[in-house]
Amino acid sequence: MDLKDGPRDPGANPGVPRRRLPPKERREQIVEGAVAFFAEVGLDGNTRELAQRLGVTQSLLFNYFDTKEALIEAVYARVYLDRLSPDWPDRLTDRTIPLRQRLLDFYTEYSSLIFERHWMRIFMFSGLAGAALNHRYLEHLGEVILRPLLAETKALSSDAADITMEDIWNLHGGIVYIGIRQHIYRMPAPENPEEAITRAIDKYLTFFQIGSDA
Amino acid sequence: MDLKDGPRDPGANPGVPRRRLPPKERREQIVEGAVAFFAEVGLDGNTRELAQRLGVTQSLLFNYFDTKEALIEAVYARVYLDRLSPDWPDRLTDRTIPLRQRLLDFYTEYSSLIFERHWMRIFMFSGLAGAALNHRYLEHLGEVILRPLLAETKALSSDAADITMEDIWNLHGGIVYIGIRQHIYRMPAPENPEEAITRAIDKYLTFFQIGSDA
DNA sequence: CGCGCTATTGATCATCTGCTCATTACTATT
DNA sequence: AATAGTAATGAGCAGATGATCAATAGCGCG
Repeated sequence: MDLKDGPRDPGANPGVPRRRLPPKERREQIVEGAVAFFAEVGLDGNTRELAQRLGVTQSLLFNYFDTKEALIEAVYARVYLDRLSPDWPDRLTDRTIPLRQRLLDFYTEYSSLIFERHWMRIFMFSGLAGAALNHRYLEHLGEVILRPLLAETKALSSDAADITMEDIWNLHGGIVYIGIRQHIYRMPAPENPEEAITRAIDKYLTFFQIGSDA
Repeated sequence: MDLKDGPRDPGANPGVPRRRLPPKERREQIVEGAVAFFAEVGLDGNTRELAQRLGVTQSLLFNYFDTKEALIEAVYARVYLDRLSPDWPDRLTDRTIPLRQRLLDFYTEYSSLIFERHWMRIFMFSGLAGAALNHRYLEHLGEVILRPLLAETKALSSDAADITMEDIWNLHGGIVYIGIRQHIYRMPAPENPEEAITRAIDKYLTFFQIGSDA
């Protein structure tokens, strides 16, 4: 059982010939792989294992990113990017459409974007690590989505004064928790969350006495 | 600026005399410190830094725990323990008390137990790591708290057939999300969550047409 | 007070990990 | 086909990290 076969940093498969990619493409491939890898094992995952999964030497990673931290920043950028479509604020405040429908549209689309293992887990890891991007995302979400939602609800509710941001966060949290159960805790959760989302929204609207045609 | 002062594993403060504790007490102290430490920096936090915070040498940790993993298991045990009081199932199904009151009692008490930074973060870290205890806890919670809650709600609701476990998880998730915002994401959240919890419960009961006296 | 038990230490090991850099070899161009 | 430019490799360094163990010293007991 003599496994001492020379240097212990074998990089890619020794048999496979070296593949040469345009830098942009390679960089892309590394980030993509890093997202999957770090989402699985956490941001403390080591670069050797990542490189091995990519079928590439560990040192190559450092040709594309100065430090591991820079790589993780790229992972953040990739994962957080375009998760909040800029047209939602407008659509959420479009009063020609019933609020119920707007909420359904938003959370159906939003959940399909974020109920995804890589996103959910990177988001949670980065949140625990106190990443600045995480705060910024949540603040942005609060200001650009949830606060307008509060205004829309107030505009339609009979006891508008009572409603607060906490009520909106409760709606939001109840829905997001589906994804947390599924992807963070890896517990069973509805394959298709649309029904649960509809329930959550109707529960919300009912409490504030807003009819489904409002 | 020659900081090379001999060996680089200084352990506790060199000036402070060695303190000798009964093993039980020392073990307790280590676990306590480990909970705080790992909750802050994650389960990949290193043993040297932990030892330093405890004012103790790193090697001492390994007199009390064979491996770092064993220490983390002890942290889990400590943190998960007694978080679900065994009398709640009974209290939640005590129909001499209005359901609303039972829910208020439960979530007020439960939130005061879990909306605590150490618990929240260790729970999330262990969940992401796929710890068995985490699954067991959630399954236990589902069976012993949430499922009975479903039955209680069904017993009082006019359209009982419609209600599912997802509705209960939504109630639960909406509440727990307060703690996640506060302790995982470190975002502002209500100092005292009682009002938000009351809101969430009333929203829930209203939707299923259960009066506050039921 | 002095002694023995053992809690605690300090030094050290083997391995892991981020990172560097000189060398190699793939590919586009002529 | 020869060549130049550079993507990719492989070897290796410095420091970090989990774990070990013989030596040390605090504390209870006689």
